[in-house]
Amino acid sequence: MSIETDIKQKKFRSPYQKLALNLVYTTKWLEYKQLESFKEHDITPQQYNVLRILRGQQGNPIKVSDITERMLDKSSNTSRLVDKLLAKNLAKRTSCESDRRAVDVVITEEGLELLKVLDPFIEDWENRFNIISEAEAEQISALLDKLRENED
Amino acid sequence: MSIETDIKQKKFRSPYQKLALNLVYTTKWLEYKQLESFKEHDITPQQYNVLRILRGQQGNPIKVSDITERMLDKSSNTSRLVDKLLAKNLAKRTSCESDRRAVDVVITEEGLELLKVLDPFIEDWENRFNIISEAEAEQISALLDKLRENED
DNA sequence: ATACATTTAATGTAGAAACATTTATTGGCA
DNA sequence: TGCCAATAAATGTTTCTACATTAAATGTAT
Repeated sequence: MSIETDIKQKKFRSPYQKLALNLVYTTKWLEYKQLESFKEHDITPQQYNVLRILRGQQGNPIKVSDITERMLDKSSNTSRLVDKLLAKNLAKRTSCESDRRAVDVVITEEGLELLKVLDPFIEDWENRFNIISEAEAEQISALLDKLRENED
Repeated sequence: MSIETDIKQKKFRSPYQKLALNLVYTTKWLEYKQLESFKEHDITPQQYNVLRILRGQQGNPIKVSDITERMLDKSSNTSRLVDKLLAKNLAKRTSCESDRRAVDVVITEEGLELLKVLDPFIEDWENRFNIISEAEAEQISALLDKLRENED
């Protein structure tokens, strides 16, 4: 369905306004859809994001501040997110030898297993994007990168 | 900056995964940037969204449920959002004659004035999108619409 | 070495979001 | 008409977010 129909707005100030609204609307739509899979496993999108980053480390520990750097939402409180993962035995926390201010985090076996269960759902969602071509996907990505260049 | 650099991930499973992450990341970036303008005027993005919808009515009252239908985030609690606008004298609420369950909402002069102050900031943001062409913006919008077609 | 700014993580707090439930009204229909 | 499901909005509650503050460790300059 077109954004015009979805938010019942017939006209936009410019193609740029329309794109801005469409970006926000489509992302909320995507997050809402993915949320359904996450809820079943008692995990939030942000906790999932941290778990994915931990798995990407392939066994190597990673500091809390480095997790934040890699997150999609950099304003999130990584400390508390790690707390939640800890409480569910999805991650473990050890003090960092080289810098005693820092805290090293590693994913547990249980965390890896949860990701293995979630993987097919997420991949399924991503694959539905193939309603557009790979080239088109790459092109949108490139344009999004370009939009963000315009820093202030 | 490329999404690869921003979230420090070198490889993606597919262009579709990359696009999914880029959509979420770029929208968070955009929301965060706009938040700065909103905060100065003690308003949240969702309250702004409601105000814009109210202004779009051009003086005609609109029911709470119809506001929800037009919002970018349809899962939001419109009742409480309207409460906040009321408390700040940005909107008024009158009971609907034809259906006493419903509540009619109208923007106030003060609300219109606040939007007038915010307009240039928002337009400025949207105009920065002209780093890409109008045609490209339309094209991305069309592709985003296409992505959402894939309902479940 | 000491003082002071910086970095890292954790915590306190107010406000907002998410989700279910409640209350009032309406519409349909037996 | 009377009953019941459906709808509209408000409210209760728990959790999360945003933001500031704190506390400990480190780096740096004098």
